[in-house]
Amino acid sequence: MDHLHRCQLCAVRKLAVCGAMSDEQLNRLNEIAHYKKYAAGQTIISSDQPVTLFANIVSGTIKLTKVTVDGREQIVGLLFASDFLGRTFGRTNRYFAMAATDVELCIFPSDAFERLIATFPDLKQCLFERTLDDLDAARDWMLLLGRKSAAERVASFLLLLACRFARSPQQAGAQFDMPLKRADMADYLGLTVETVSRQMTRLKATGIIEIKGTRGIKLFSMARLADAAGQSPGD
Amino acid sequence: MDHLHRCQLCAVRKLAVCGAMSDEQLNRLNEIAHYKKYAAGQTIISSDQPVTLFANIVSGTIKLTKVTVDGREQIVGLLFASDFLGRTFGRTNRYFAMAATDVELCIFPSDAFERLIATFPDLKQCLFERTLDDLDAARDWMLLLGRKSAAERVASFLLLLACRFARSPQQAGAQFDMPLKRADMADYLGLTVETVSRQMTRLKATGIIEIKGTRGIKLFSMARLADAAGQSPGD
DNA sequence: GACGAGGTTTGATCCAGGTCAAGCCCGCTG
DNA sequence: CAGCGGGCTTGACCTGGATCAAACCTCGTC
Repeated sequence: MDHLHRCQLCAVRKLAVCGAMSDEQLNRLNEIAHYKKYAAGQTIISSDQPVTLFANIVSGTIKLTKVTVDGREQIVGLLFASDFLGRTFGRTNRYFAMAATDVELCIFPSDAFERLIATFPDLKQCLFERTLDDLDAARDWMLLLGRKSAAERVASFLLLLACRFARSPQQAGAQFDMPLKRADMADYLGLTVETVSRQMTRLKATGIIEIKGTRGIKLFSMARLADAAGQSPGD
Repeated sequence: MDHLHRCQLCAVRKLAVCGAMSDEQLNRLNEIAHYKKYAAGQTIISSDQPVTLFANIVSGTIKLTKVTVDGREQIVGLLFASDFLGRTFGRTNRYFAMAATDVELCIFPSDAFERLIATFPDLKQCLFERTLDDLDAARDWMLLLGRKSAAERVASFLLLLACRFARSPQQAGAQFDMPLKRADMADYLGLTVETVSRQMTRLKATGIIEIKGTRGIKLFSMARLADAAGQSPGD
């Protein structure tokens, strides 16, 4: 079995976990799925277009963005490996989905997928729970965008990534690769590239993080980072 | 039948629409419901507390807020008459719910309500759709908080209220009562009271709105307001 | 009808972060 | 290995909105 096919099966299995499906159903699911790659920067879903896909992210990072009429951009969500992408119930998209890095997707055609949801209540429940998580995340971010300083925003973002990526998030010395370039960080944090860059060097200067190349991040102290982020360590 | 009881029945009916219930079930629903008033400023739900209520808003405005450790506040959602309040699936609350004006609620105890959801898939679907709407609204607001100027934020907010409250939202001359005081507007828009006040007088000066007392708002031109909000009139 | 207390407006000043403009770094290609 | 382009950093300057400080307005209450 080639790599491509294995990845697809893996994504299908992951999805199937929610729905408690039989082997036969799992096979049927695998039949309708297909595997696709996107290069960094490519648009996967356009705003105001009817939704035609539902996908499981195999690898890479996807940014969900909104833009004003005059072109100012805001990232309203990030999706990483193992996250789902798509809008259920035939709604048109309210944002763009773009590959922030190279991305591999396992795609389920939307009509077949909607039928699947109708058949498996557990799957629907799973999606509901995910939506509630997304809502909580969006509201957390509203506090950040509305009330936090540039320094706190950058620290909060690093903390978010650390919790998501680092193998031992509680430990000092956690490290990971920054999945976004500076411009995307700025669009996520409601800042400019220059401010993001300055805050990163400031964090480096104060000895809270180390930066290797431009993407490698090493955290010296989780507690101090949480402190800089202006939130209790538990959040 | 007294006013109080009539309001409760009305709220129960509204809820029942989603679930396509029988009369007998509707009665049972009515039995578990009770009616309660909150004065402006009162806390209805505290952050990090287990959720103990699910309610239909009969009248008034509720603000959902988050606060930083040092007390900066951000409103992450507003609820008006006929909206639902509550968190399903036994999650603890991530924010405060406070009465922004005097509020009347029709409350369903959470355990009974969760059982009800389990029984009526339509009701669950209805809540799911509402959550998706909330998520869209939150993401719209992220664009506002991250990328819009003070003038655009205030205009956007007025536009939002106009669409929700004015009897003929498309027409010029639409008018409504501002449900929030300036401090709450500031907390919703990620600004300070002073800036909100200045932008309101600016909108008045440019002849886009008229302000009667401090709460009465009259819109002279929906199109110019949408323009000031930095968005296409359709949004 | 004087008196507070909360809410709102207005003015003067300040500063965090935006803007503009180089320069740097690094991988890619000819 | 020179030249190029995209991304990142750094510096100098500017400005929109925050901050600080009055005044003002509108009520309910004595």
